[in-house]
Amino acid sequence: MANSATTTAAVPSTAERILDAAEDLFAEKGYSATSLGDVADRVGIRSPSLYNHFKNKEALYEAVLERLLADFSAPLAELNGGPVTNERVFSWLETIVRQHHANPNLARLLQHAALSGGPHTNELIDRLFRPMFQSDARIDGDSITLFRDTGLQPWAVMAFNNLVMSYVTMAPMYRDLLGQDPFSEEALENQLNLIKMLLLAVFEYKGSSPSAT
Amino acid sequence: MANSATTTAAVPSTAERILDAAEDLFAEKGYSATSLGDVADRVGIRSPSLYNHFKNKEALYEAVLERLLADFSAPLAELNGGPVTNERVFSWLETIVRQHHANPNLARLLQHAALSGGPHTNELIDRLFRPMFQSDARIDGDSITLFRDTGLQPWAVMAFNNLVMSYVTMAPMYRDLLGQDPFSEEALENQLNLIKMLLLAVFEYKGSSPSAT
DNA sequence: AGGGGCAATGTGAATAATCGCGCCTCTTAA
DNA sequence: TTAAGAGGCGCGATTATTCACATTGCCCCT
Repeated sequence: MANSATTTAAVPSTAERILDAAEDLFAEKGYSATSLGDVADRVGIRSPSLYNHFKNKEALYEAVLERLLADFSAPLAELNGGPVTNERVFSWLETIVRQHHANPNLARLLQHAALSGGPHTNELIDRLFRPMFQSDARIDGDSITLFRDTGLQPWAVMAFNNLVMSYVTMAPMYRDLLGQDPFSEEALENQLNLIKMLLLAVFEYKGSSPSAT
Repeated sequence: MANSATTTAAVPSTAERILDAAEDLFAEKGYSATSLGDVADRVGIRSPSLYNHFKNKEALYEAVLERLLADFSAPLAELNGGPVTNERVFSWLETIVRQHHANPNLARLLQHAALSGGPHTNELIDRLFRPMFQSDARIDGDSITLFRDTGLQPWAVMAFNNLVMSYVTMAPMYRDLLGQDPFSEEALENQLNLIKMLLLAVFEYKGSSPSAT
């Protein structure tokens, strides 16, 4: 079977190993603070060799983003593919929680982009979040009386998104603070239960909005 | 001569102007990505002059942290000064929301520290969050049945904290996404209402936990 | 009153390290 | 043989930091 067709799929190619290393480093330090030397070191090559695979630093960053976006856009597209019911919101939230838990790098990268900018930040926003508010993907129906009349809907959606993402971006702090690995299986279940309960509480909340100022 | 030195009531000293500039830049770009040249440029002096006021870059960063912590530790200390009732939790949350709204730099700095580390990160955690879980500052009483038996209490507290902080760290993204200034007065009221309603929903939620069934 | 120190605060120049990046050569496998 | 990939080398820019100076205002001694 040593055919000379293509041997790229079986063993991770150098380009893929560069992408892996760059993704981790960009997520940790942000775009500008990440040096190509660091990336090359982690791959085990010299930094000039990176230019055999990517045009320059920005192209590498772009490739990292592209790969991440391909994975993370799917659940939202699927949610937008049908009516937004409570169960579908539940399952959407559970999916993205598990996704961010399995790979925290997109959330971290996004947080860096929100704080410091960097290349392709606008594209990042457009492809990850804009579809939430442009299509019919608004939480509607008879179940949510909480946000209907106060104009909080987009903010509420973003709040739940923040809940998921900040869990990941703050994870190193939690490790120290609570003495538990935030990416363990039990921590994932904890996080899922907490978010589910919050969402349930919101769904079932029938009280009046706090008009007191 | 082209100096816009309209000296108001209190003339900020050079050291204070350096602190102001450094705080903004550290919050935006993080510790390592902020250059002393940038800081000096914003103050209007040359970078070697910074060394007349601070020993080195790390000492400057430390001074920035110290000034921020002095402001932001007060509400938590006050909450810990008495029994943790619902109303006191409400008012604590409102206070920190308003504080982060008035000065978003601590949240941004903290997010950078959580992502990339940097000097004094552990001290930052200790002084801002550790007191929440070391003293009696746990949400107790008969009102919160939601988290009592599932061991989620610390995670729930941090979740609300994240809600507040990620609003700030994600603000630039919101500006683009929702077409509204996240730091306007109305946006502040929105954010306050949303968090209050979430907290209320949690307080009044009487359903069974999903894992208990 | 006058001037000699002196600390505080600014500056430009210089240094060593690191950065992104491109040119060129060598190795290796089909 | 050939071409892709890895590495050596170095350029130019930027970094934090130090140093030698210039300038200012203030205290003290005569």
